Amino acid sequence: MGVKERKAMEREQRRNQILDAARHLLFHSGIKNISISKIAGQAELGVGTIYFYYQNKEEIFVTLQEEGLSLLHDQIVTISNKRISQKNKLIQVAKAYCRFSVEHKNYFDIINYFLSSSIVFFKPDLKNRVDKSGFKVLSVIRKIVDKGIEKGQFKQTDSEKYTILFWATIHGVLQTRKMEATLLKDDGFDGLFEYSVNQLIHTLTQQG
Amino acid sequence: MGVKERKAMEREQRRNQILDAARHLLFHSGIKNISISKIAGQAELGVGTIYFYYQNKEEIFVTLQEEGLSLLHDQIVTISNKRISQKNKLIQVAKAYCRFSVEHKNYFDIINYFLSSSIVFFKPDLKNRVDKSGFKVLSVIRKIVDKGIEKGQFKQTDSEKYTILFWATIHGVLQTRKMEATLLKDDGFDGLFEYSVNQLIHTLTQQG
Amino acid sequence: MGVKERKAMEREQRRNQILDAARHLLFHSGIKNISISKIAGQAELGVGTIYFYYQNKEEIFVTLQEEGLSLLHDQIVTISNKRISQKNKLIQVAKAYCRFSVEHKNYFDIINYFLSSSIVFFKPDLKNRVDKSGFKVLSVIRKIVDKGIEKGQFKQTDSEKYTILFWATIHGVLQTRKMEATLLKDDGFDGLFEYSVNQLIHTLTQQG
Amino acid sequence: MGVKERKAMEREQRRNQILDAARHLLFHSGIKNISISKIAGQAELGVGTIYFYYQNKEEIFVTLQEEGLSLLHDQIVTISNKRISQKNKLIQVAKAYCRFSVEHKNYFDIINYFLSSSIVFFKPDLKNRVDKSGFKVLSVIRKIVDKGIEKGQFKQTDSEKYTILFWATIHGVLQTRKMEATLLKDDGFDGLFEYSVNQLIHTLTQQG
DNA sequence: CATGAATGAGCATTCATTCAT
DNA sequence: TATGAATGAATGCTCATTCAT
Repeated sequence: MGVKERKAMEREQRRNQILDAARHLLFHSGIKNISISKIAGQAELGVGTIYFYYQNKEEIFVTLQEEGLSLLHDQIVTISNKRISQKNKLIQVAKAYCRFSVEHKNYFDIINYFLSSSIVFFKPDLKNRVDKSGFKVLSVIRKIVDKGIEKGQFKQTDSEKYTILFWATIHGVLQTRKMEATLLKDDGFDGLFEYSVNQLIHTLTQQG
Repeated sequence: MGVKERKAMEREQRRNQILDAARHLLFHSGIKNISISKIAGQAELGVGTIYFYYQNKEEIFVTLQEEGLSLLHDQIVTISNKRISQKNKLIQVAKAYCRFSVEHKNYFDIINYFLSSSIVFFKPDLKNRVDKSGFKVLSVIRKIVDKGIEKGQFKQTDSEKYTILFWATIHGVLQTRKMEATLLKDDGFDGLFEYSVNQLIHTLTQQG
Repeated sequence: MGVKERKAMEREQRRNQILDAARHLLFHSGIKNISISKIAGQAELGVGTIYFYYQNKEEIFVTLQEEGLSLLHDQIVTISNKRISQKNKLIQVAKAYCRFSVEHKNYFDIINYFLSSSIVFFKPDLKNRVDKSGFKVLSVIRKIVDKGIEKGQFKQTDSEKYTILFWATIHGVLQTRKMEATLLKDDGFDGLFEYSVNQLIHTLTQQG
Repeated sequence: MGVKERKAMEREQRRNQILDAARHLLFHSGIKNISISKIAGQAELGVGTIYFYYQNKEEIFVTLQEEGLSLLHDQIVTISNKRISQKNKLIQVAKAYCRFSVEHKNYFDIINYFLSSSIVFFKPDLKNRVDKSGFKVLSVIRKIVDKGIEKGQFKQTDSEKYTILFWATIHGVLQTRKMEATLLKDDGFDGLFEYSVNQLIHTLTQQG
């Protein structure tokens, strides 16, 4: 291994070390309580060192978001590889994201953080990375949709648009969970979520 | 007019004056850049005076959110009073919210602010006010749905759930606008939005 | 009753109303959390009104302290009227103050507040009132001591000095309670307190 | 000297610089008038710098208190090393604390500050430091008592309890000084103090 | 490469007091 | 008498960022 490669590896290790610290803080104190100096403390590095490896706090957040989305991506890929109907895949994807929003609440928070921040807030390069990792997740879903259409399990539709709609709906519904007590009677949020997924699927399967 | 009434009016005026300042800042620098002392400066009042009229910063945000939702509520009420089919009403409601997210971007941001904040973030009384004004908006939509079902224009469905789904979908889709460049080809966000509304409506109108 | 008297009575009522509010706050939030405006809120009076009846916050504290010391005074008078030996009276007085520091912790805090504040902190008239009500308490104890000496139950000593010593010791010992965990082993604070009272009494009763 | 040592020294110097400022303020305006930004101003440092060296205001107070108690500790150690009777040592210790409360009034105030603050007021680590330095002082006194007992100069007693009683009494009596004018006639506070010390010593020396 | 000290503007919030009505 | 709106300095504390070493 050449010097270049070793340096690159070391660099990657340090970046990971920092990310570990940031993730730890994210999970233990929530997104509102992360500061560079806390990350530095947790990582047992100097504050300046953090800035050597990351341009600023946002970039760390972006990286964490990539991480979260990658985790989710893998789950969805696993689902998409199952030998079940495309319809069931979509249902499982929805459920997976729902579970993800609970079990990986902090990653969900960080996704929310980006989704609800102003578009002008981020530098183009960071925004690009966020978009890209989101795109990757959506691509997997889109392939499910496409295959479903191809196999005649779903009706013809613009799969790109459907995919985004699918995702945006699930995400939007998940955001309403915090108003559960006020908005929902009877069967609560779970009922709403099931209803929503049913409608989304029905949209794809009924004959118009 | 008695002294009491005059005092009450003056009080209301001051509250508005402060709200004007907060709104001004919200519109000119975004939600991330509002601080009490900036509001005080803008309103040409002492910092303490702000706290005399509002219990804390969150309450100002809540009031602004109520304001935004009230604005939206009125638009939707107007639509719901039109002599058009319930289906067309829903379409117009969706479009109204889309327009709202552009024309009143900052109110949309503040709705986002609440939707993406942690549930534990707000004191119960404030959370209640937010929920209540959100509920008011949803109620109008629900009435449209109910009437559509009643008149046989829509199929039978759980109107409460459908309403939330409707809203969550629209909101979720609007949140994706900032990724327009990356995610969407061809006809861009407008196409996506139209597609989404169509699907939402179709859900209500097709015969299962 | 003349106008003057009625006015005076009304005035006294108002002062009490304010004091009730201050006491309520003292007991419910502790001495650190009392502010004039909170008192005003609690008393359902205007802030300005408070200042009409009390020169400032300190005066309210002084009045509360008088109240606390008066309460204590009454307890001690009751003890001093009992038909028991003077020695037992002193023991009971000590125990009464110990109980007082627990059961009326907030009054004890306020006594502490004055005792540990700088001498220059208070205006002469307020300081005088504090001293006077402290003096009243001490006088009762002194009478017990005097009677004990007179009856030959106690040895000859400077009863004025002994009384202050007695009091200062009890108070000093009570202040150490918060270090119980660090300083005291075995039988803890209660043991220390009993030991201290014994020594104080022994001082008076043994033949030198 | 290596880089590490120099850094450590510089760090210590800065801490001292800040402490100097805090002490200056303590001595010139009293404990009620110390604020972090005043300390920063006095030390000609930024506010943030203060927090770099001390976790919060309390820690500065704790450090000052340690300083004061350490000063006192040294005086007492000196006394305890003298070739005089244990009884005379105790008398001199009492007098030393009395002098300390005058000559180092501000350190005495800060001891009072801790003694009259609520137990829940301080974080465990800070409380520990306070307790520890208080304990150190008491230990010296206790050794005097123990040696006195051992040598038969004092009667048998629980030296741990006696030591605390001794200290609490002296401290309590010193706190009454501010009421000198009201409470004490004739030979004033000095008479009271002498009387108190005599009684304390007598307690140890008389044969019960 | 890595450090970590230093900054100082910024934050939300509190409060005793005044004063015109 | 009684009010309560208005003040603005003050408080403890945080933080992203810089830069000399």
